[in-house]
Amino acid sequence: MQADIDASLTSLPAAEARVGRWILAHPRETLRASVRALATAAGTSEPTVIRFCRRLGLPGYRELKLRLAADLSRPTSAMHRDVEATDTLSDAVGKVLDQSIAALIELRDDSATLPFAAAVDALAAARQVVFVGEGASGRVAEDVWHKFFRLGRPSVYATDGPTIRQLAAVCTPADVLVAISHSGESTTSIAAASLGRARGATTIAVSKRGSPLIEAVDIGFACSADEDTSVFTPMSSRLTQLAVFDALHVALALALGESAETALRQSKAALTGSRLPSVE
Amino acid sequence: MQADIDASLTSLPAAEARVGRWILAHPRETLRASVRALATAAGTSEPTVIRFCRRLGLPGYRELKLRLAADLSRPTSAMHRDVEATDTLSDAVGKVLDQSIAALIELRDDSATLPFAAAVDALAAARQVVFVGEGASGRVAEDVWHKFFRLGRPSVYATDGPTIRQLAAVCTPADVLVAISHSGESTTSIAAASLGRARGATTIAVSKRGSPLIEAVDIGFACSADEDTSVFTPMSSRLTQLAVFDALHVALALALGESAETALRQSKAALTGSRLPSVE
DNA sequence: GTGCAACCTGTAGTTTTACTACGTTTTCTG
DNA sequence: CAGAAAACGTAGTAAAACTACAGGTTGCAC
Repeated sequence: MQADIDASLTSLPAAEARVGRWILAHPRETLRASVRALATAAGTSEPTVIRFCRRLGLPGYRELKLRLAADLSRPTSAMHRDVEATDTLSDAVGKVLDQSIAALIELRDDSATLPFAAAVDALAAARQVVFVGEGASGRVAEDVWHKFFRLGRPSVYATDGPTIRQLAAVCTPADVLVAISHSGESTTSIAAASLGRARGATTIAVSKRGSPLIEAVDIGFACSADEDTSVFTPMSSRLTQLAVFDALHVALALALGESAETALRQSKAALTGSRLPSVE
Repeated sequence: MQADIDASLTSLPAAEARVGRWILAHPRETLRASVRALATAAGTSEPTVIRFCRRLGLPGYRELKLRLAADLSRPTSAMHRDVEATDTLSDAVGKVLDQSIAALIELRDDSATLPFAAAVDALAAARQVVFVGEGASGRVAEDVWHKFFRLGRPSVYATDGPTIRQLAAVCTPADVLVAISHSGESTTSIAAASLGRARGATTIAVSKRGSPLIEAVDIGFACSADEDTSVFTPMSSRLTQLAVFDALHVALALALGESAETALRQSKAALTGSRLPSVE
């Protein structure tokens, strides 16, 4: 959370940036401060504080305080450590795993505010589900599709620009389009989302909090992504995306009830029929 | 905080004890609940909730929520409970995420005993790296390949039986074959590993502890996999596999040094050249 | 059993707080 | 230098937390 604020400071309007800086300078006071107190302390007005929260992808000031409280209780030393060139091998391995664990714990904390219920409703009623994503997110889309079609619901996926756009262009209001993007700034994904939405389909996105893609869809799963992707490809945030879909998959299976269960058992039986003893 | 509530339950009046028990049963919902919502959920009135907070020595309900938020963000000993058909949606989501977190923490604890150093040495010296996996593990193989080829080292992957066997059959002693399987009992993966090993290649596997595949390779990453895969496809163990490869990827990049870094930057530049602002 | 007292507990308010609607000012953009 | 878009604050609203108070219950002495 504090990392999210720090990262957004540069792209924030002046008054909102003052709010962010004051919070970072006085995180513990913020916990007990009212909107009014925070606004005057930061030399601005109450709506600006609320707007600041919204800009971070949060529903409001209450949520900001909860996130901050959670943030402050964690041992900060173990967090936010990026791998450096001087690290030993076991240091590097430990850091990578620590970051992934921290990202998943944060997701777990956020899970109550994520729109799982709305997404399950939409997916359960869908005529067809379309998963789209490019690059590394394309791998996620493929993986997720592999998971979802076993529920017995018609599903497709696409990982390249032209196919993604064409799939979005033939969506019907009964369809659900799921867009996956780490940055949430992939032009193809955003175009697909708005195209699908224009055609009446329900659009879902799993992406970065406050990103254009999240803004462009009906149901947005806003995950925090405060990892350094300047050198390496996203790791912890990709695990986060996969975990979101794992949870969504299970929740959807529960909602579908018996029909999903038989479909799952049948797809598993198809595997064992080829002498593979368990699901890969 | 939760321990405090639990300890005070016996010495509490009936109505207040109901409040405490409801909070312990639904800690995360409590964070977003108002006094009124909590009161009705616990079958009592608003002042009772406030009195409950005071009894714990807190100034009010706000403070209770802050303490609870801090409490919940600390790594708790997550229970390894499997999802059941009677679970509510948020229960199911929480359980799925808890299991993944627990699996990653276990991996982190085991990481010192895993053969990262040997694997990095082999991968750094390889003429070519071959990633193989079937089904859902095929998706992992593809994802991992997508990560590794960016380091500038020749890499291929295969996800279907015939191609896997053929790739293994043309291995040289300078090559590294990486087999991925959740169960470690996939006949194709085992065959590929022994074929590759027979041809002198270095074989690596990421699979279940004590499985045939682990036994069949030179360098085995034995991950624990105690999740129930009778209905759903492996989730937490797949995240574990991906995390292993994330760590391996970073460790290899460090070992390769400058050449890997320039390769990563070049592959990233190729993305930005197509107006994608960040790595997907 | 009766009367008294201490203590739960809910009803009905009050005050504080978060959030919204809207209009003004500033800052980009063509 | 228009016109549009974004930023920002004023004033208002709905809801939240919290309080005052009174009815009711329980326990205990006599």
